Amino acid sequence: MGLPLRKSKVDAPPPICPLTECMSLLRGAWAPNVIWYLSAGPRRFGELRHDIPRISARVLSARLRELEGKGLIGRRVLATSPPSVEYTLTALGHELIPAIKAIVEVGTKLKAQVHTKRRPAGK
Amino acid sequence: MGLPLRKSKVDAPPPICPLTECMSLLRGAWAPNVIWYLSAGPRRFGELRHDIPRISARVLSARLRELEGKGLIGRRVLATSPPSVEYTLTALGHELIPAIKAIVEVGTKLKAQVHTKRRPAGK
DNA sequence: CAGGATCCTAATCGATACTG
DNA sequence: CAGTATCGATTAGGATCCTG
Repeated sequence: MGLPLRKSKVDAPPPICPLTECMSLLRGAWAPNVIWYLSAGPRRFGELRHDIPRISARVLSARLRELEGKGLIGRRVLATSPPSVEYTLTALGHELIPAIKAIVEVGTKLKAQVHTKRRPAGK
Repeated sequence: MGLPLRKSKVDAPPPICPLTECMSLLRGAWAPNVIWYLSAGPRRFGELRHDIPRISARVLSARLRELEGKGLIGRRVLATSPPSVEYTLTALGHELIPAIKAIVEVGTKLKAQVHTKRRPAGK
């Protein structure tokens, strides 16, 4: 019958459901990019599209609406000749920047290691 | 003809491609959970399955292999009667914990706000 | 117990075309 | 310019069955 299951020693704070739920803040491949490019100040739809070349208007629009709904970014319509819309990062949205930076840092180290060591393994 | 596109003011460090690439470290909804539950020490396949009830064996197996390939976790086969396998977080894997914590923190604040303020907006 | 094989659903994304 | 609508391709994920 094998080994008995040991109780998890991870302290309760994020008991799994919250974790998954919170991670969905950055759902999709592009949400982190949107947040990143808004970190330096307001940015218009077309500008973001230009910042993130691979993103389609459809997905960018979806992410922006999603992040706005979650309170991570703000939306402001400008009264210009051709109507333009400006997006800004909220205070809460700014708090995600350190997290993104942390992940990027690990990813960078990881790539450096793969090139240095003899254990590629990575895909 | 509208407004000219302003140059992005975000400092170059993670110029987008690296960002997306690094974010894929936590690809999938379950990778963060796997890393989280390994943060307290070695854990066997079945234990992880028990830790993360909603995950299927197929996906857990896929994530474990993926994370192992990236060098974030280690795999060790134990010579027990019914063969068992133990997974551990590597040093690099441990470095992702702060990032996950940061995201969870924002998510928690977000939920608190939704309950407090009058701006649900969220889905 | 660990995990591969198959089948199938759901979410995400890109390209294109079209609207206010 | 700032989107929305539709379609098809890709992919994560779940369920079930099966093997070492």
